[in-house]
Amino acid sequence: MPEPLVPPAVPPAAAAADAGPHLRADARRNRAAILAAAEEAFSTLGPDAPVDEIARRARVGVGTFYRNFPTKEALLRAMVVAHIEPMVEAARAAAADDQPGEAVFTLLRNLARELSAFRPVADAVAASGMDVHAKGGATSDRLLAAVDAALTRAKQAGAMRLDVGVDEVAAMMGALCMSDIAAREPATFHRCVDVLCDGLRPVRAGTPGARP
Amino acid sequence: MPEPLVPPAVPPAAAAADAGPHLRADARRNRAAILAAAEEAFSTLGPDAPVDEIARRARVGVGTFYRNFPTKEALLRAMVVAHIEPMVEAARAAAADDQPGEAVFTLLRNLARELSAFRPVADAVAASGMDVHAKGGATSDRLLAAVDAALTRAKQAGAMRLDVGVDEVAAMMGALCMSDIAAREPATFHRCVDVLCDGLRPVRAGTPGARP
Amino acid sequence: MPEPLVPPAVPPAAAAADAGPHLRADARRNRAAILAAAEEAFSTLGPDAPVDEIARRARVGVGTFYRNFPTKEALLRAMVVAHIEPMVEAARAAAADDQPGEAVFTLLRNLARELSAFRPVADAVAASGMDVHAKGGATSDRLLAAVDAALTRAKQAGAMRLDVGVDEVAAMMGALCMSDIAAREPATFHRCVDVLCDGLRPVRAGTPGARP
Amino acid sequence: MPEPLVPPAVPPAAAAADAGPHLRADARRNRAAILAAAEEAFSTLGPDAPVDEIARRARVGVGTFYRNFPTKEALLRAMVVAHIEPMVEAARAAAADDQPGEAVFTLLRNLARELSAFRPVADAVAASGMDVHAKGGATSDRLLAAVDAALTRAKQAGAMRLDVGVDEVAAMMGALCMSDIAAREPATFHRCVDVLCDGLRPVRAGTPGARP
DNA sequence: CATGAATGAGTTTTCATTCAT
DNA sequence: AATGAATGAAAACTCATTCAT
Repeated sequence: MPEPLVPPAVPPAAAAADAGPHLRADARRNRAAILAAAEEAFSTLGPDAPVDEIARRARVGVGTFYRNFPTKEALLRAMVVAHIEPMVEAARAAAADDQPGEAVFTLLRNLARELSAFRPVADAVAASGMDVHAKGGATSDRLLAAVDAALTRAKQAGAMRLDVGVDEVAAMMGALCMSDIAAREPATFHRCVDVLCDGLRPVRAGTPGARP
Repeated sequence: MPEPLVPPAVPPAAAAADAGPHLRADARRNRAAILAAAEEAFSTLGPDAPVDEIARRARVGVGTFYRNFPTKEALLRAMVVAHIEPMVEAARAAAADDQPGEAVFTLLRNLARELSAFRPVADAVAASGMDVHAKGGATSDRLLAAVDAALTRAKQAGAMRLDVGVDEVAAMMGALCMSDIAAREPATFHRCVDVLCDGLRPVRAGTPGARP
Repeated sequence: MPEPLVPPAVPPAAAAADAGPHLRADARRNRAAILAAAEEAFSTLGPDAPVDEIARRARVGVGTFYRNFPTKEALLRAMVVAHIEPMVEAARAAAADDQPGEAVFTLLRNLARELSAFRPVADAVAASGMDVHAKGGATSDRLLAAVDAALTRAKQAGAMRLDVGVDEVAAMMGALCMSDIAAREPATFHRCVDVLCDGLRPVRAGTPGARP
Repeated sequence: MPEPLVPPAVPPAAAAADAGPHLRADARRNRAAILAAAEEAFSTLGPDAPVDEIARRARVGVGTFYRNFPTKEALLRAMVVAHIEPMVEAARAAAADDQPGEAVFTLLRNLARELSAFRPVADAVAASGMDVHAKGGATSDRLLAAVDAALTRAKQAGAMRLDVGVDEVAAMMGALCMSDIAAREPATFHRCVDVLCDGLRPVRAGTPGARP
């Protein structure tokens, strides 16, 4: 059974701070601080959180911000990677799990949590005009592929309906997690995720025409 | 059977132009033009579409804009109302329909269309920092209540599962329509809506423990 | 003899304020004020005079600056035109003068004055990275053509050496006026202009020690 | 006859690297590298070439830059000296030459070349707001004095007109070399230098149509 | 009333200079 | 002594809002 693949509540900044290969200790600390501050700023201030504010929260001059990220867009890209990468790992682990049936559903629940945390960043990305599906395409494609693999194995194990594809799963999970219910009404949100997962299980035998 | 509850493709600006009780003809025309222009601007330019641009598209000076809406936020509020009101009407009609079973599902499909069209506005609202659920709360509550009534009647008619509430339906429908799939992948979007509707139908007899 | 074709010391801002066809009175005043302030600012503060400062000197908000000139570069272009246009006029008048011999030399002396006043702008243009010879090419070409015409008529009248072209005259006049002697040492500057003009006169037969 | 007074194409950085009396070998190398890099940077990037860029081109950290030059202005001063000093030497050599007649003209042609190479630096100096004539005054005065001496000896030798002074020669040569014709139109530039030199030769008695 | 010019705070980004490693 | 990370004061430009015409 897949262990808590990704450190649950920890902002993924730390994980992604090691972007540059050879970075001085303080530089690495700053990079991480900026990523964390950005996370916080976008959550608190919305998608238009100014760079100055992010720098201030990271207790860093604007100059340092721009030394680490040549552009606000560069920061956003780094944040996307920082968020998506662990999800890809988790999805791959789930696909490789020897109990694929349970693994997918645990994966989906984990993804739900991670995606919810990703929302502010995604909004900022959208607001900044850059197209996630164009730029980070590679990135999000990799996630999709990994999830697809996990779904496929679950189907082979007979733990999932055959008539739904990644596209639908991604669309509905994505939509749900990008909406503000996740933040506003966690209880309702989790119930929705459950319903969604539930709907993916195979229709039991002897159920005449249950669902087309 | 529910007639075309809401004038389908027509932008809802015209409908809501009559906000003020006694407005001179040209004033009303201006208000409507601004609302329509705003609709277009947010769709084209994104949630940060500037006031100047909206005025320009409405073929109106900025001054006129501010005579009609004291604030950009006021415009957004008006747009929210303009979008939600027809949906409320539709929901009420569905609740009053004498074939409640079919009426809800038609309603939901109509809401899906309307909500998708509402997305640019909702994004602008979100970006502007104002909380829809605080400010326009009354408005969205009324929609929720109307939909709830329709759902209840459908349940009474045995056309819908008893174990899902408005909250879940709203959450999932809302999420789906506010996500960008609606615009990006209409086909996938419609399939998701179908799946969702489908999942609301009652579990047929002889289906042992199909879904909890 | 050509009268002082161009209002000598007056900054050419006023002359060029009428760039837009239909401009409100105050708007036109502002445009002129900005051009004048820019002239002053570049002279005083050097080629990197900030936009804010120009606006301040024009007693105008930055916003007004940017309403009048969408870009700092646009301001510079306008200033170039404002400076070059009168010179073109002067050159054409000189070419049309019925005493072409005297007209050219008066013209050159006038151009010397105008070009000296143009220097701060030219420096700002150069510093801003835009290429005068590419962008305003049309403009400076027109000046060159007009001067060429005047030179040609003077040659025909036997008042000028035949073995020098516009290119050389422009190069030397331009260089002299763009250098800082004009501002730093007016006396030396004028002597140099005289020498230059003097060198353009035809070499008289049998005139020993002709030039003073 | 004056030998190649100044090492023609070699950037004068090396020559001026020995500003400090006792500098360790690598320190001297750094200083020279920075001066050379600055030369290149100003030529390529214009008068506003940033310090970071100069350091980068010198393959040196900014810190090292500031260890060698306390200020960007200090660098500029050093560059001015590095350029002017060889010219002073050349002028002195010309003044001491035993064929003063030819020496001056060779000198002037050499100065033309050196001054043209000096332009980017001079522009940077001008853009930086520092006044060459105030700060480096001593320096440029020494050049002027040396040239004056050379001119005087040429006049004594009857090789030059008596009615022009250093001021005029300096003004015109300086202007010509600081203008962008030197870089843009070398052919025209050289013709202008020739004309200028030509104009300095004594007017022969009874020489009709003396100048080609 | 309508218009669009004016305003200025706020945004992203650059660069000379300082200072910890 | 060298390095390059950190700093923060500008600079160019945008946009919601006000106000003279």
